[in-house]
Amino acid sequence: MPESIWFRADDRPRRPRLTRERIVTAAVALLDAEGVAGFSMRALAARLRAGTMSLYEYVRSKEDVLDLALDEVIGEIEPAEAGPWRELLVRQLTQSRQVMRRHPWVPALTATRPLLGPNALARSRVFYSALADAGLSGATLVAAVGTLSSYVNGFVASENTWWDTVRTPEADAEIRGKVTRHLDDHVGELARHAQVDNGDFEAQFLLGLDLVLDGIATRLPPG
Amino acid sequence: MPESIWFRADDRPRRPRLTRERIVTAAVALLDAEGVAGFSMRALAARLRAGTMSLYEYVRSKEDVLDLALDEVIGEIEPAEAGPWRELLVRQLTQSRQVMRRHPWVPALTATRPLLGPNALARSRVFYSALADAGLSGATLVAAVGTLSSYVNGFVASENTWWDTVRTPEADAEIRGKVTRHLDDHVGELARHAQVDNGDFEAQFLLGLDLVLDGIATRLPPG
DNA sequence: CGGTTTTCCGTACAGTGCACGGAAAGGAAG
DNA sequence: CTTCCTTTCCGTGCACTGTACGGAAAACCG
Repeated sequence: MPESIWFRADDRPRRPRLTRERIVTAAVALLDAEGVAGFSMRALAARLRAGTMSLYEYVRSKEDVLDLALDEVIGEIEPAEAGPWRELLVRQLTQSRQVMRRHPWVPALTATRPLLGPNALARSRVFYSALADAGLSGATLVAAVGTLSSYVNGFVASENTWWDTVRTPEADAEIRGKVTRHLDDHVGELARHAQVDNGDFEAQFLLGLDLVLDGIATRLPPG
Repeated sequence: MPESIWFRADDRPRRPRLTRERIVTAAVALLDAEGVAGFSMRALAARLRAGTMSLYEYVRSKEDVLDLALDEVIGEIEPAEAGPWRELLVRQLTQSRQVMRRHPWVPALTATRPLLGPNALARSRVFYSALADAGLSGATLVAAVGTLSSYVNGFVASENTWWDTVRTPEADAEIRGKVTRHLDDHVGELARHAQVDNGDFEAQFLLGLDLVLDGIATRLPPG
């Protein structure tokens, strides 16, 4: 019985050391560790203990890897179940923010490339159907969805650059003070108040989100 | 009369061939022409007919140049005069969008760096004082301003990547079709409708903006 | 003139993405 | 087993990047 499973090591046609999946996982890890600036094909290959050019069997370019890594982490957002549209959207967007905080390189990438990966589209679909069920359609529906994703992207982008410039909450009080004074001089203490002193981004995020959702609510058909 | 103006070439202490201003203007032109990816210190120097390293007399790094270029084009937004808060904000944000369309590299940069330049702060101040005059304060004020600037950034970012992927309205009907089908398959025709067929970004922009402004309006004190 | 400071920039170095072409490994066929 | 083909791996090389360093040249002051 030479074709018995026990006499063959494995069924699958080939067992390459590298796979697209392994590459993408390593890319996400590398981006998390070094950021977009520290991400290079050589460093990625090193992480996989492979030669640099081996990557190009599975991927056409560095851009490809970034696209794949981006869609990969978008997949970490679990698509919300059914429920009232507002709670559903709040849950979904809160998760989006958390993913972008875990992977601070995301907002920079979403700003430059179209989100056409399967995970991105699946998440986008959740937004469309939630708001369509709530009664929106046509250009208003598109505007609402666009506004929501712009909001979360923009919020986390500025949250991230803020953490980047002060590094840690307690340390670097000097930089903190310099920026504070700078903002005070040029914008006034109104701005300084919450932008600098207040580290509670979570609350601030929900506050702005409520604003947008209230705006959307005014477009809903009565009932 | 040896000190007569006619016997001296010029009064000013030094007349270097390069100045920070000339560098920044050239940087903006180069970014407009080649985008962020095509922007290099060597290309910038060539445009100024100078050696590459000469730039470093006026600027510490490439990052510096990008910061300066960014604040420069933000300066193209003319700070609105007085007026009812809503019209004022619409005017201001419409202009922001136009500037970002003229300089499509802007959203990519704002996503990664803090906007601390004088022009950026002056524009930010317009937002704060308009909404403060309208009656907002504290965290709500900050949320409103943040939401508005997130919105315009996010909107134009996705508008730009859209133009990038289809290049011109009429040409490249093939790519257009491919993306259309892709979105159709994964998100449904609801999304496809305006995202692909509809090229009227201006109207779409104002629609989403109205949504946000309505949300802000609900936070205003009565009267 | 001499001395100092400012401006200019050539060279060099360590890094990048990736084209090319060859080596090696595995499977199929004779 | 041998031969051949396909897939996987990757070393080398090229054109290009940001910028450190140090020297030349020019412009000012005395």
